Amino acid sequence: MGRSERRTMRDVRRGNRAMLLRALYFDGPASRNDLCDVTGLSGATVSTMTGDLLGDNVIVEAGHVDSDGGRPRVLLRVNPEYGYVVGVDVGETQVRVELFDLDMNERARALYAVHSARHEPELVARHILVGIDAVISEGGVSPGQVLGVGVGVPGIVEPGPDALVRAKTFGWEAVPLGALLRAGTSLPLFVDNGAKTMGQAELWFGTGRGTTDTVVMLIGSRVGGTIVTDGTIYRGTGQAAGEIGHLKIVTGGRLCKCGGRGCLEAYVGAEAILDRAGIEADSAEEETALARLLETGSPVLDETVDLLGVGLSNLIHLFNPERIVIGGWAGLMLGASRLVEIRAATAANTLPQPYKTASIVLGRLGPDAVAMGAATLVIERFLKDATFPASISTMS
Amino acid sequence: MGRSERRTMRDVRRGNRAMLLRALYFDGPASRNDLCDVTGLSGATVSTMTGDLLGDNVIVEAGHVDSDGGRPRVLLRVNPEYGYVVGVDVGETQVRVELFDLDMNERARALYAVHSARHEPELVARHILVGIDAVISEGGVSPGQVLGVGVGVPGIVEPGPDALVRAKTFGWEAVPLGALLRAGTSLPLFVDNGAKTMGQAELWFGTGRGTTDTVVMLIGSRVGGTIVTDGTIYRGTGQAAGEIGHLKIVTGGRLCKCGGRGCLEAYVGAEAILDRAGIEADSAEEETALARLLETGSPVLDETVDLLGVGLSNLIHLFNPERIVIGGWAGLMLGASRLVEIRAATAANTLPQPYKTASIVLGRLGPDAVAMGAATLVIERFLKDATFPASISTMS
DNA sequence: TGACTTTATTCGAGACTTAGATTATTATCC
DNA sequence: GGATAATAATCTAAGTCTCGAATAAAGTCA
Repeated sequence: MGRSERRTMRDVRRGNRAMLLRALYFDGPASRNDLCDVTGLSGATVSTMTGDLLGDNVIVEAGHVDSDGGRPRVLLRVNPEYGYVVGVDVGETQVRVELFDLDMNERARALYAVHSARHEPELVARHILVGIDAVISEGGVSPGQVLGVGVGVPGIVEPGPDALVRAKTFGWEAVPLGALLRAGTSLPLFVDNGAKTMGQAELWFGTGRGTTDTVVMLIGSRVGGTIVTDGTIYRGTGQAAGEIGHLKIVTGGRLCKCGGRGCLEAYVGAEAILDRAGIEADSAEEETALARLLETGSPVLDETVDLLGVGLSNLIHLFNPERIVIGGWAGLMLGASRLVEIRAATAANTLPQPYKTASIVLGRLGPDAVAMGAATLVIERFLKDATFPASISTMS
Repeated sequence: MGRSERRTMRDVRRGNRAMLLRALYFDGPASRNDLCDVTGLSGATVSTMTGDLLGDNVIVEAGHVDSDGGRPRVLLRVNPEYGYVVGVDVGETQVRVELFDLDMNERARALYAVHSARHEPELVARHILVGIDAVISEGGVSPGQVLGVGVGVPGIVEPGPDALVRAKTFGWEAVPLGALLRAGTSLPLFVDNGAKTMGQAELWFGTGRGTTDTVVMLIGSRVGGTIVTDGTIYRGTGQAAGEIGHLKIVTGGRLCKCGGRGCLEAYVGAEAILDRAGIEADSAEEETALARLLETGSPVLDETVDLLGVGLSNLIHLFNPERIVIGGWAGLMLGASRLVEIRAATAANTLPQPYKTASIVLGRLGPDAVAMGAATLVIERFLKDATFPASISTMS
């Protein structure tokens, strides 16, 4: 029932502290005075609060800014080395584990190839666990400094401590990935759909930055997405919201891997595009094959653009977002040459008022965005709690 | 950036007061002890808070509950006569103005017929203004007791004090209905899309009750909807979210009144159903015509059910709601005889996991739900502010 | 009537923010 | 080059709020 959670003044402090830390994290270095303006807090409060945070080493000074006639402002920023986060991307062909500092600078990386036919849960879990240890030692940080691990996987992740994963691509019916990993590490753990983690990466560090109502569409071999309402990812009742790939756009259309017909994914995913163009390509060759197709041109591409426009139109009518970000390697390729046409196709299917408030742009991040976004799940929690109690370990 | 608004302890009090009042409003009469459990506040706080509210006459005692061996609990409830709200439904054929107490008991009603071809904004505004005065005097309440006026209109309502309305049905391009009304009344005013107000009515008092992530689909002559996320209506950047009627489900399909093709509304709205069945009926006859069609049966109806299933599938994939409410007179008629088929058609197009968490049910409220829901906009603000400062008058 | 139970209120303590005064640090002006 | 003005950060006193514990109130049951 949308219960608001303010209760005691301790919560007020926690909340204000989180607000301040968040402002400092996203709006770069800022002086205490700037923070007063941004947060609406009084100077006194900002002063004591920043004093605390400085004492805890969560934030550090970052130089001064010269002022004409007066004491110069001391700039503050989040200490990027206060802690580290691990992001994991469980992909079709490999498991990628990366270590980031709080500024999202990569500190170490570990890759493990996976044969596309063999995604045994235990094997994947072992790769992840080994990878975590590997990047921590390679990055030269002590395990105690690691704030947590975020994992992006395909499919739907059920809420709960077990983090049951249903991923048809891997043949995973109800794999308790969370439980498997928790058996091997005591770090706080966050498991979420990879398209959502990537969406969060675009929202925080890509072209979605600064928006609060946004749709991120991820077009790779297949199609996924993230819906951002009010600045945070909307997950729905069972974490299954945002399944953009299975939006029905053609009644009784092509068969999709999900078993349904006419899904968006069955038309605009790279796999589907190539298939419709009559090109055979295994997953390793898809990228070059699609590039070639884009060069030579094909009526299939025109149809793809039209259908993508229909899909985007649906998203606009339902969400009325301020921005739509098209990402994923295939999305970026397609957008690079056809963005104008995509916009036109969308406009043709959309009411003028909501259309004009939605800017359709391409994503900025590369394929490592999934791991990066997974790591931001940990940071999101860190910013919410302002100081991280290492015991918490739920998802979302 | 999703700024949380806790600042000082005065806000804490306001927030807690609102939480308590909300609990009391929705979970009926409750004792102070119950309120401790529900809100998580301490007995002391509940006691002082309820003392205040009793003093302000916002809440009243509602009898005792006998206890075996102990002081009996005094039940508290919102005072339904603390204030009154006006709800307005601007429909195709009439303007309906109703006065409610806080319990949503109707106290007075005024209807004004409008010729479907003539929806001059000034005329509509005059009807509304006259209606407001009429129901206030008929209801025997003093204008000072009226907390505000909510208005439900077709089309998209732009945010802002003017409440620009774009309603193609009425030929309204950018009618500043808010400004027109404010010129004639000083009551706090809330203007919103009629489908959204109806959705809120179903959410608060209908079959959506108790849910937080819900989609309400309104099928009348045409099709609209409401998307509820986290217990409140999701409106998007420009208040245009939830345009379910213009979801594209058939590529290059039937022409819709919006100018697009293949919209849901062009298939499952009553107007569209009758048209597809080759039945001519003006708006007054639609209801009986559809009833007759449902009795005799028709392949058009089967197709309608299938397409509705596709539309609902899209909604489930995007929102993963816990409940879908089908309302509107045509929706209720269709659902009364075909709910099982609708569910089956939806299941056939939807991933099993999100499908099984979404219960598809029929709405409970009749056609006066639009006005009722409009009135709840005022109550929503009242519950948020806990005590109503009569000056506030923005929408949403 | 008196012991026992449960509900509601009161009171002191603790926590937190704020406005305003104070201290710190620099640039400008004569 | 030193006094002065200006801006930044900190300190202090005051006010508000919730909480826990103690106290009062209102019953039941034997």
